Amino acid sequence: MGETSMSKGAGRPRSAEKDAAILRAALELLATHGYTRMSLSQVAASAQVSKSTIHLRWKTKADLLTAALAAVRMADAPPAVGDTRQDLVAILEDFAATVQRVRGMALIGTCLAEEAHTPDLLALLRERTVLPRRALLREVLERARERGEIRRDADLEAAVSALLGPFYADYMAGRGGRRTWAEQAVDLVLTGLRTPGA
Amino acid sequence: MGETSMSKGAGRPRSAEKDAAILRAALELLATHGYTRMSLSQVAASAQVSKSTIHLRWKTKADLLTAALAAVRMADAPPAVGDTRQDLVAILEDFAATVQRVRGMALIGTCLAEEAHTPDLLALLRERTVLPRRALLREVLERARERGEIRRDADLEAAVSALLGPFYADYMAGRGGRRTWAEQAVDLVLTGLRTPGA
Amino acid sequence: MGETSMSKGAGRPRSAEKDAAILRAALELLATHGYTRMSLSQVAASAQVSKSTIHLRWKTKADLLTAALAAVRMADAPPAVGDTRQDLVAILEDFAATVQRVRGMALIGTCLAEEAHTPDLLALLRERTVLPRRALLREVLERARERGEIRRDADLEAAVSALLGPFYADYMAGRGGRRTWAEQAVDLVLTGLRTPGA
Amino acid sequence: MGETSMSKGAGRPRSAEKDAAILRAALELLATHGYTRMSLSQVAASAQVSKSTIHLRWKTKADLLTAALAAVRMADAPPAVGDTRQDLVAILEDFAATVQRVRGMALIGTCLAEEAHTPDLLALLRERTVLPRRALLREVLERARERGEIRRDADLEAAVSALLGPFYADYMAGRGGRRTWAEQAVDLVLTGLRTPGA
DNA sequence: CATGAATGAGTCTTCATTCAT
DNA sequence: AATGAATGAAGACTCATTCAT
Repeated sequence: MGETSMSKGAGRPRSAEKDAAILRAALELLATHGYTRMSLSQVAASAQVSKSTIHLRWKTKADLLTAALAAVRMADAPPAVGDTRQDLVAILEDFAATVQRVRGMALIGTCLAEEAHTPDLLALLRERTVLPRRALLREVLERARERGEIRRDADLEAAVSALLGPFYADYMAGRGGRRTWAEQAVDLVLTGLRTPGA
Repeated sequence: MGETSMSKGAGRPRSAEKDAAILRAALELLATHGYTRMSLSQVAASAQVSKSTIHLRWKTKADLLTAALAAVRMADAPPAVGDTRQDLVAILEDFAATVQRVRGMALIGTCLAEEAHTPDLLALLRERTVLPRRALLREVLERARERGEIRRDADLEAAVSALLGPFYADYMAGRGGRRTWAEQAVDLVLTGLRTPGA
Repeated sequence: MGETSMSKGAGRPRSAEKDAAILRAALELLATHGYTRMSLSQVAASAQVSKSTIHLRWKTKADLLTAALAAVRMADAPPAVGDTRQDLVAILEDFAATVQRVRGMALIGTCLAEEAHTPDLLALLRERTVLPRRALLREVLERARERGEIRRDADLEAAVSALLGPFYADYMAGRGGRRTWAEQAVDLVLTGLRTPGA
Repeated sequence: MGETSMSKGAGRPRSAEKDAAILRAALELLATHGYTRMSLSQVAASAQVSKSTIHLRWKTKADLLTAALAAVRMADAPPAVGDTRQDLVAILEDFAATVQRVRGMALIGTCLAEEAHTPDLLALLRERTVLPRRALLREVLERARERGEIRRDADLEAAVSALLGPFYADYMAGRGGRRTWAEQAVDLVLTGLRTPGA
């Protein structure tokens, strides 16, 4: 963190382009090949850099991949329009699209598989991608609760898991990619948490 | 299948204990270390067997691990008592307990991470563990529908994903292992799918 | 040697067919793959026999291959017609044809390559194939000398080498398989050794 | 060729001593043990180098051995004195001495044995050692023909094979290393090809 | 006798990491 | 800073051979 910035020392400063290229290549390979199957040579080749240049910046493979995951940012959230159902669906569909675009399930798998060996990976994945997305969903739900569309005593974190969960469950069942999953999930949650007698 | 019915059986018979020990060790290591990080030497050592003995039975590492996963069977389902809510919760809690006992999330992670390279792993995991569990849930839901506790037009597969999903979502959010997740999921689904006006 | 004959002991006698099949397969593989590259499994498979059956008869791989080479017999020599030139050419062309048929150069190569490690191979090849052929050529030359077609003091062994040699030299030069090599060799030798003033 | 002219030469330069040591060790082992029986570990140990250092330079075992053979150069030819008989004998005896010095027959055997599997070996052996030697002999024969010592229509390539051939034939017969073989071969060829009536 | 199981030694190759330029 | 060389540890797989049935 901050390793690449403002080295006051003399000599040639480290190339920021190379930093970025390496991280990008590392993340790409992490998703496509997995932690153990990817090699630093591949990263180096893909980033047009020598292996030593990588080690100059990150001491070990784990360090590099941790940094690569840390550099992941959730893309900009879809703009809210104010309608609870519509906003929730938009977030969920953006989530599914992102996962598909970056081979997210393979990346998630890698982090899960490495949890015992490199727990930082899963921790970072959570912090950078899972939790921000959950926060978005939670905000929409909070607004809905304020408006009385949802029961006062509803457990919103559980609701968020109920919104996202079907995506994972579908994938595990081999029925990922269904069109209507997001709408169904939102409907179920909104119906289930509806203020009684409303 | 048919392995025991081979014509006459000349020569020394293959040790069934070794078969089992190898598969057990392989599965254990697959869950704890992941596909690429585990080695056949480790399996051999753990099963008290020579490496060649493994190769005699399975030609490649992928073959062995595929067989190990294929040997996985879902443990006996919890007996149904007839009450929809109670039965669903029992199945989900048994699911969570099993996952925890066998380091299931790491195993799932490995299968997801290897999907591009060894798709059989994920396929087998599905067939042997995911789908049977889903079938159990679905049966309970069908009975509930027949009794009118659930809407006639409810999409039961989606409902199953809604039941299981929160488990995955919670895990990804770092909030796995919550006591009440199963009850909350069941309540949400049963409420959301309740026959209107009932 | 003699291992397969007259075991006076009780029990089932060793199958002579298997003996033959094993030796045939071994020789074939020796020529096509070479000593080190061939495996006893291949021999076993090709002879439709178990590996142990091979080891029951020959203690080691070297023993087996030695036996296989020992079983090689030079095919029947072409019948002599009495004309020196014609008879020599016939023998040489039969030689070339045989070498080609049994991948002889590869076999020779294997024996040469293994000379340091298994000298018996080259010794047997000599005894069973090289020397008998040379004896044929020598007989013809002796008759020619008796008839005065060749100098009294000619070194017939050297002459035999002069007859066979061009075959090897051509092969090494990549010009093996020339039609006229035998005739040219015979002409050269007969001319070179002609009784002076005849 | 061109290896030394690489653009700028960043990084640590590759050790030329190691290059040479590896190639020397490889060739030595190729001749003494044969292609399949030799191992890269042996080469590494003999060259005082790590196995990886070998793989850094040559991708595979075949590549290395091909390179080792390609590096073979025929030693300097014996200087010609102008006398046909003397020059031919000198070349042939130098040939025999070289073969003996470098365990040439074992090397030839290896190349022959591997022809089906690694044809490059035999091809290189031809190009680097066999053909250059033949060219030397041919030149002497051509000069002799110009001087009228040999028939105008003589097939010189066949003559070359007649000169070299007895060496191989003798070796195969177990009578290699005879002192007089070269002289006998030369005499036979010169007599056989003598211009008639000269 | 004949078979198949079991094994230990050994093969080539890959990789993360450290050094020298 | 950046590169390429060099390395030690490890991995999957093969094979000749010995055991048990």
